[in-house]
Amino acid sequence: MPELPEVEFAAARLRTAVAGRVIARLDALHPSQQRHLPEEARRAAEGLTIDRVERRAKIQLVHLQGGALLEVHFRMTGDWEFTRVGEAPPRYERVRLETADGVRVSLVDSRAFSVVRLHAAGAFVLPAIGPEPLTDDFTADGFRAALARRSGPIKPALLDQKLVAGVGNIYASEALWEARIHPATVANTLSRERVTRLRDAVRLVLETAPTERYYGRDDVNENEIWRVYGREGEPCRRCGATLKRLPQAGRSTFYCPRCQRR
DNA sequence: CAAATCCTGGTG
DNA sequence: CACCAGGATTTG
Repeated sequence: MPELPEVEFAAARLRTAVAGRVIARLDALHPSQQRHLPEEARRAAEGLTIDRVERRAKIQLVHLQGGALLEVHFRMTGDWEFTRVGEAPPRYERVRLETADGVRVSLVDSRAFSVVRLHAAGAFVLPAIGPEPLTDDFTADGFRAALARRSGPIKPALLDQKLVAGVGNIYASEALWEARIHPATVANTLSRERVTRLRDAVRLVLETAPTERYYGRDDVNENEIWRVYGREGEPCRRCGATLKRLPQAGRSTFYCPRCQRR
């Protein structure tokens, strides 16, 4: 469920639940997870204290005593669920971490795409990712320089973590609507002004993300949350035109054909 | 660049 | 049954 705001929220919940506690058991309950996190890695984590939890892009980094590191990526459908040891485990539990004092953290993920890996001290190298969008590192000039090397449509480009970290399929559509830019616009043809507008829009949608309203809940109406995402056939909140869906690079993009211009 | 791939659902 | 799903890597 995770783009940058949701992963930030997840990391905060994890931090609250386990920072300072000792790992008693680490289990992988799905073959896919067992491949990423083999038996010897799971054993190596046991007995170590959890020092701190941080987020970089959509990656959660769990720093362990002595410098080892658990790298967690939720991909499409991952999330944390917290219970006590001995309680009924949650549905779709793929990785389970239990602390010595009885906290159980489950990585729940129906599609099992999530990745958890253990890295020895100093072994983890952060993949090449672009600037964090909510910091001063995300400048209009830098963004423009990166887009200048792109000859494809802007929307798939926004999903490339090397351009800017943390934007996913929902917020890409939302930001383009906010900036009034058509998702098929060729990235390197965007004017300086529009690149700046898009940068500001990315920041706006991530800053004002309704994370806690919908995250992990099924009683919210998606249609009330998003400006365009998932709203094909419904009226644009800005101009009233009928919103459209456009498949790009295998993903759905939603946009307003009237107020988002090329 | 886009498509296929990793998986397991939910929905029409 | 077909199609869709908030990600990212690999392949053509």
